[in-house]
Amino acid sequence: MPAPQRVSTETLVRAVRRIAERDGVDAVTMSAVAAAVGVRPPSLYKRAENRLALLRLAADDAAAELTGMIDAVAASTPDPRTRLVGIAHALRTFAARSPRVTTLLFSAEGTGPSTGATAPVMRILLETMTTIAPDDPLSAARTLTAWAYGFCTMEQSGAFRQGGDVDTAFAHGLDAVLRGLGA
Amino acid sequence: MPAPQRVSTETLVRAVRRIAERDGVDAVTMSAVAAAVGVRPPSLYKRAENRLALLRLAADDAAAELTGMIDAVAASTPDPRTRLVGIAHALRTFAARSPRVTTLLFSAEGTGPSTGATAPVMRILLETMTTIAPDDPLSAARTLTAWAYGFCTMEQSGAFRQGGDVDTAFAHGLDAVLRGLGA
DNA sequence: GTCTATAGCATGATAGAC
DNA sequence: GTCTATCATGCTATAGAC
Repeated sequence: MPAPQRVSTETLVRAVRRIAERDGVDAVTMSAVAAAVGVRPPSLYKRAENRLALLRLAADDAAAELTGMIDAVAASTPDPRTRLVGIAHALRTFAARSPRVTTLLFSAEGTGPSTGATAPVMRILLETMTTIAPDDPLSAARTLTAWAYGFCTMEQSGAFRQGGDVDTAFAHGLDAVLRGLGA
Repeated sequence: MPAPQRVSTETLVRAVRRIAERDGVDAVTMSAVAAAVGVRPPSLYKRAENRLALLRLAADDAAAELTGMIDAVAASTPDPRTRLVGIAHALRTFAARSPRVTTLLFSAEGTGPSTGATAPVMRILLETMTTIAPDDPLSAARTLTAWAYGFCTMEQSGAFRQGGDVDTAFAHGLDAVLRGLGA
């Protein structure tokens, strides 16, 4: 690396994610990001090809973070059911911390993570599912993922407006899904 | 109504929804909508207070459409399990036809449907759930909704990239969730 | 790599005539 | 209700000096 950077990639990514969470993904403009890291907008084009590339950096960073959380869960226990519970809780924790980037993580319209960034997570999930639903682990993985993603997204966007305890709904839901899958 | 409208509300709403589906929600601008219905942008402000109000019209229209579909399902059978299967399929059909408006339907950030627009659907769902999960029908309803919404959203955004048959995954998932809920 | 300067464009929204 | 005209603002992106 011959030319030193005034702004580290880590600083840049953190700024993008902070703006996205605070003001929404649409608020991630070149000016806003530049101001946040203390440079002028044109300088950003030396780091990312355009605005979408900036968002992709954030999505990849988020994917890596979530992968780390799920790796830790998988490493902590060999029991499939305990693992799946842990994975679901990890996603919920992540979604609570980074609700807007979470939607980015599961969207594939240009702003999503690079191909392969989410692969490790799917691998662990499939591996674990194989032990409890050997006939169709892919469908089983999709069932759990869809439920967890849907729940967290709805929770974070305020879609649960009928009262009731959301933690209870999460616990009951997770229990029901796992029971249905045979865990 | 003393002053006749050149553009009916139905025409207006259809235009908004068509643009949203074709080019994305962000593409629903005053100019785009105006051009689509054959007027100039300023005229739209006589019909909706601003752009968000325009999107809310679309969300309410979509909520009404989905309500109609689910009402029809509920009217067609008294069996709880058959009803829930029908409701899930109705949502998937709707999401396939109107993927982008579907995300609007479940988001509550200003562009979501008016309070009460989704109430009828929740009422039917809760009513049906009470017969199969009397202890906690609200959590049960949220479990099914979260799974169905998550699945449809992921399907439409292209999040299922591991191959496999998506129809099969939907059928297996629905079966697992309902089994887990006790249906 | 960063800067100033700017092009080029789209946007939401309003004023006031008809 | 619709129009023309326009404002003020914001945006992405580029050129070229340092």
